[in-house]
Amino acid sequence: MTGGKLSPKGGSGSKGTGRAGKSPTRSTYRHGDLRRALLEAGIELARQGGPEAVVLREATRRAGVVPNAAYRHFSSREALLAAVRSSALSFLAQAMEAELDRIATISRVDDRARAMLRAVGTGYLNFAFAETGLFRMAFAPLEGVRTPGDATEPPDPANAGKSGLNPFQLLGSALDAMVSAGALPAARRPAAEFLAWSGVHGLAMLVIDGPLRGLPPTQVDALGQRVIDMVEKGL
Amino acid sequence: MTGGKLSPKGGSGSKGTGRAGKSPTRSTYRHGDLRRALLEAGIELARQGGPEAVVLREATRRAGVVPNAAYRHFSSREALLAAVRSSALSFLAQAMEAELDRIATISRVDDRARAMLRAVGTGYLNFAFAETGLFRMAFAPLEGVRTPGDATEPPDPANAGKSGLNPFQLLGSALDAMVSAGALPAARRPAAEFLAWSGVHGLAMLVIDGPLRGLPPTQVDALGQRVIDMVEKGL
DNA sequence: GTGTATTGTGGACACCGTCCACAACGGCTA
DNA sequence: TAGCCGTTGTGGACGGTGTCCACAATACAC
Repeated sequence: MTGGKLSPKGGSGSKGTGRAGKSPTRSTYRHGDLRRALLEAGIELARQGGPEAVVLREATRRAGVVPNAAYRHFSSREALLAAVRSSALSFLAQAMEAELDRIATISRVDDRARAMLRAVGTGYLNFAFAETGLFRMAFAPLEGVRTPGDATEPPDPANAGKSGLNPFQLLGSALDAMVSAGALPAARRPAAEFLAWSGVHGLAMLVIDGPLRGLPPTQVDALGQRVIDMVEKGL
Repeated sequence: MTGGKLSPKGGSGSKGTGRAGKSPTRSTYRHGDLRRALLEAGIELARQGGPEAVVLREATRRAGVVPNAAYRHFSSREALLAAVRSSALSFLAQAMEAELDRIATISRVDDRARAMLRAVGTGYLNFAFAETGLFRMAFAPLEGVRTPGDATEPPDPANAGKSGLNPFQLLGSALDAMVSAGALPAARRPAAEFLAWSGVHGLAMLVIDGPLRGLPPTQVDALGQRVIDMVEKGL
């Protein structure tokens, strides 16, 4: 009965994990890379539906495997959630990096520093509005686990974008640039990290599931720029 | 139907809710005010544990009633959640009003207007940090229901504080005062509503279950004032 | 006092996360 | 080549959840 259903998803996705080589006609008792498959299913679930949609049994279903199999790779649902969150944070970092790339050509240092701050904020908001589920996942309360930016823990590379920096660190580097450029007094630097994040994060939350939900995208974007103005001016 | 406002602190007397007349030794088939009891249980659950802790069966258990009984008063768990959220928003409004009361004596109009803005923000943050669970509940994503401040719906009095204003309206009145006092250009007034809220709300979220979780209260308070500074300056 | 709408009960269903014992497999060692 | 053994997936079960249905007890209106 093991031969039952093949996974409807073509879902193997890249891999290149050297494995393969087994005759696929035989039983799929050994999945190959179940952990990866579960993670990807989890990400997909989170994308549409946020954290509460990441249901362990559904993930295993999509991986074509019995529910308990998940426990060979994740000690609990929480653990799967934590892994999905790491991916979500990494995606967020990438969205911020993408925006940073667009301003890479600016040469004047202070212009550039300010542009970096704006880019970081814009990328953050873009991601929040385009990938609502993943964004919610990135900041879901997780019981035992913390979010990066927490000074008490070393940054986890799994949360980083291509530059190797996580979202919090990307913001930090923009602020550093502003200090270097003389656009931000060094004394204000430490708190600035949290102030800037607060403004942008708050807008994201209010739009996603707060009172501003359903605001037309053009208005949301405009509001986003206004918030960034406020941060820039108020730091 | 619902009598006076519920108090943020826990339980009123269980039975004997006005009804009486029946010998209490007899069966408690008729509960008296089950809806109220369920709501209060829900509030208590939300207080410690936030929205996800508001479990329908547990609420009925606390009310001393079988699970299905809840469905005579709430069409679903979501509906109970929505009611609890209304209470949470009302408590939030009261916390903001409490802070407003403290500055009621200021007479110079522009001083007063600015103080109102700060009071509103401070009350908001105080509540968020003192009543984490209820605050999370107030802004939980609820599927079919919206949060007040949404312009598409008339304000629900159930969300209001003693002044009859909900949190969003309290902020609005502070901003109106600032415009009247000449402390805020009228042109900036409309967006100001959302900018101010974003800053404060973002900090609350980051501290509650984001990267700033676990920050010592004194630092949190300091950060709160800094955020309010930023808002005041950046509006 | 009798009828009727309201409100709580009892039992069931599907779904969830999780635990346990067991079976299939792959790779190591002899 | 044969056998072992640790890893990984299976099967079945348990307690928990939200929700549906039919039914019983009650309060109230006539």
